[in-house]
Amino acid sequence: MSAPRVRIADIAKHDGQTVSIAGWLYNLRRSGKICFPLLRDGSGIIQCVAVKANLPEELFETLKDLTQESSLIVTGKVRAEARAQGGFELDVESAEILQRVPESDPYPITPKDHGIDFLMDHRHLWLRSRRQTAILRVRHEVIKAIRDYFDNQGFTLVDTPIFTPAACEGTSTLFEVKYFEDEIVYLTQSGQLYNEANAMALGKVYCFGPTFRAEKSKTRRHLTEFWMVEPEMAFANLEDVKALAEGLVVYCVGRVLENRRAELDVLERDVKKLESVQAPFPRMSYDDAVKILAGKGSEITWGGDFGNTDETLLTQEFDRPVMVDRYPSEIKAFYFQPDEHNEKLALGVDVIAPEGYGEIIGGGQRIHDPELLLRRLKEHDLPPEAFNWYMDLRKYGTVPHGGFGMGVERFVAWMCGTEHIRECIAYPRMLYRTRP
RNA sequence: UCCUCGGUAGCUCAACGGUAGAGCAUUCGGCUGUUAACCGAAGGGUUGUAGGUUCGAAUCCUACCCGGGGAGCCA
Repeated sequence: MSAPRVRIADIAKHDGQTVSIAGWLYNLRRSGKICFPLLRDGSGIIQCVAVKANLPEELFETLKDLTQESSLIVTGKVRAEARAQGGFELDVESAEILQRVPESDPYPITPKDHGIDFLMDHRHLWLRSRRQTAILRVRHEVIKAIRDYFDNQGFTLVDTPIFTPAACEGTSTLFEVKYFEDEIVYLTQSGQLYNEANAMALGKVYCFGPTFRAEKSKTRRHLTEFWMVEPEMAFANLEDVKALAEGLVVYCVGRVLENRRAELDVLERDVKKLESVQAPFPRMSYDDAVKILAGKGSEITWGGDFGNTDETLLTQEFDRPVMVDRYPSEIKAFYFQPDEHNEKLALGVDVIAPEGYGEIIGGGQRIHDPELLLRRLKEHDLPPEAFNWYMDLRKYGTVPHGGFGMGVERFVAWMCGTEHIRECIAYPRMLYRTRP
């Protein structure tokens, strides 16, 4: 007769019952004739209690000398215990060891301090730690929340290609890929142009996938491969885009607070900083932002883009994200619709997260007039023939439209309060790091 | 790419130009309520690489390699 297999996350439902838990030895403390194996199963961690007097000699000896990350199935009785983290313990009755990690080659990540280089080299094992599993669960919640938000509002998921024939914006550096014998293609840096075509077919669409930037950035906010969600709406203006972005951020923060309290607790995240993220977000124009920054001692002048210190300065007096719109057209991509009152301004908006997490959303209203779009392509030295299909969208029933992109890892980093974005994706790809 | 800091035991770090050390991990021993358990003992080193200065270099100098932080650019 075997006891029912349960997950540690559900252990409270089995108080007083005899159950089996399959997992790995997280840590072990012992004191002569009693030992406390900490078992983790991917859903949580529970302290087991093995008392020598109550067990066969061989089983106790096996357990007390078990090595870190050995795999095993433990059967025992669940007991509420105030002294234990999590509130429950398992009194061991029997155990089956699947693999005992040998002392000659012990698990490298001991429960002590480690440097980031060592941890990144062992990322495939580092993922087993309490903090990393918490981050990955928050990431899962954020992704699910993003999809629910759009799905519930009638958006259709239409994914865009990862191999692309040319730059979408012409500015950022692209990764080249040899495509069979004699063709060069590039890894996508945005699905936006395809999104625009899809929006003209389905009205409201979004794409969600990996994005690649070959910029040699070495900062806590950059990856060369990151995930981005990009919604696009037909018959929409800048204000519609801003409302959609604000709603998305509020919804996703709410879902994390609702469903991932335990993980935020592990991460020691100050949840008050997230609870204050409610609509409406403060809104300001680029003009106003430059004036505010000048008053705070920034060296920015009109026409320049914000650096990270500028973004932090802008948000520091608010308890929620800040929306900045109407940037100079010169520092924005070719497809931005100009402001009808000042054609030097682009109808773009950035959402800047508080606490120094920087720009999490960038987007705006696109040009719908074919002649203006053609002129902008030429001004940006882009070959019009490469954009023939894109121009078709303006020839056959053009309408005002817009959308934005949100970086998933930056959002997750903000939710988790992590120092660096690299912990917010399972296997980060960065400048000088592509392994494991 | 530029600026800046660093590379010493499996890991985290010490060591004035003068005998390379500690904690953790590993091994052995002790402990019936431990919370990164604790106590005692043992093993473990071509000080990133290559040159140079010096009676003597982990330490000073040069070049290179690797990594951290930041800038620019971006999500």
